[in-house]
Amino acid sequence: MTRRTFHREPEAVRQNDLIAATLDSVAELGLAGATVREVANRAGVTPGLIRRDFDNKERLVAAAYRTFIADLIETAAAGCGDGPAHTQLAGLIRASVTAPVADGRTLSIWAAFIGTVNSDPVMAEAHREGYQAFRDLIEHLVGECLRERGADASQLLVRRHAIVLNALLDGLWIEISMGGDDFSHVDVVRIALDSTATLLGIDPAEFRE
Amino acid sequence: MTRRTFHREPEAVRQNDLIAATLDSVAELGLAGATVREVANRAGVTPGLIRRDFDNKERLVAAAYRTFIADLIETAAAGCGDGPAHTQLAGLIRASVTAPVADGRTLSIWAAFIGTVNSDPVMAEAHREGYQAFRDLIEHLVGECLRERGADASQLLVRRHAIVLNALLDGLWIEISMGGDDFSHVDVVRIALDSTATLLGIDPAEFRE
DNA sequence: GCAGTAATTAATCAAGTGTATAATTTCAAA
DNA sequence: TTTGAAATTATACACTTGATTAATTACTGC
Repeated sequence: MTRRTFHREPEAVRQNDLIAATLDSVAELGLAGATVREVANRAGVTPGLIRRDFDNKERLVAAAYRTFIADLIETAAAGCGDGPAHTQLAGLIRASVTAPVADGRTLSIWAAFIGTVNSDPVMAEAHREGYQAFRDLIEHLVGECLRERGADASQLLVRRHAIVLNALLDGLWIEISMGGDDFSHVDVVRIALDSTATLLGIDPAEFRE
Repeated sequence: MTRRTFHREPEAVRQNDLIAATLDSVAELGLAGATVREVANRAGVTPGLIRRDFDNKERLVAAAYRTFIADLIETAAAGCGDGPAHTQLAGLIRASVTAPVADGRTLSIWAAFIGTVNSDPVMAEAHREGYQAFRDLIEHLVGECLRERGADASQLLVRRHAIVLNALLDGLWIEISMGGDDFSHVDVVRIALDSTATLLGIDPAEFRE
């Protein structure tokens, strides 16, 4: 029985590795399969280190969720670009309903974590932070978009639109990522953009960029 | 150490009790908290019986998910009533965004189960069955609704509308049930109905019943 | 009433979990 | 080069889990 080769990594690198390994485990085996041993194996490390970098397994999981949700939103937001508001909004929508945001693996991880939010306050807080950011972004873009064309952009109306649009995007994202339905012959981006335009009272034609 | 009182129930009753106890456990403690002992305690029974009525714990959980999702859809569908199609659709929407369908406990259970779908084929199948039913119902109502007013109701268009409406309802349901946002001063039913009418190109006024 | 069968409990088991600690290795300073 | 401290591994521990089995109880047909 030969002893494991001894390898030392910078702290940040290994923490990233552990988080990545956690997300991989969750994606493939579910949250129950993300045991300290499984995660440690995938990270090429022994279980003891998990407790050195993160105090608990609970903290590791929470950290993994935070980086996951942050990356997800960042990826979606990166689709905005920096043109006029309606172009940014269209970009955000496109990014939200296509890979890598809309994707089976992403949904699996999201779902596994979401299932813990109700019974775990730490996860609930991590969740709240992430979603707040996304909803604020949508609300901002919707407001700009309406103002752009001189439409009514009262706070109440903008908020209502943001609620609906946020729901639509969430729902489409889930449907597409789940992959149960057959979207192969449907242009989901087109559907998402047209629906949004309809909801906001914008001409769909000029919303497709 | 006195022995537990010996109580015998009809098979169906106890299976229902076990399923109810499972759902309660999942709602309060998450899926990880729904151990055979916890479930058995809540059902007023010893763990051995779980394996008598359901072979595995896995089967118990799957059965619980099936009845949960079936009840959920049935409750939503019960909101339809039996008037004209647009009234039925409005009823379905109202039921979908209000209690007991839209509710924190319901969401918790749903989320916990959804998290397993990717890594557990049995749960995936149970899930597929349930969602198919809901999507078919929506697609049917949307089709009838469009035909009712002589609008274009080609299969492709109906399907597209159903996809979007299904997504919108899912998303609203999640947002409302999650309860993170403050919907207290917003009429979610009104928002849901108006958005649907807008998406389907129907006059919102006559869609509110 | 009574035996026999089925149902329910209680106790036990092996496996796996998160955590803690001791043993070993690397690195850095002197 | 040596020594001490930090990092990593390996082992062990206490506990929980789902499952199994033997003991006990209730029911049923005669």
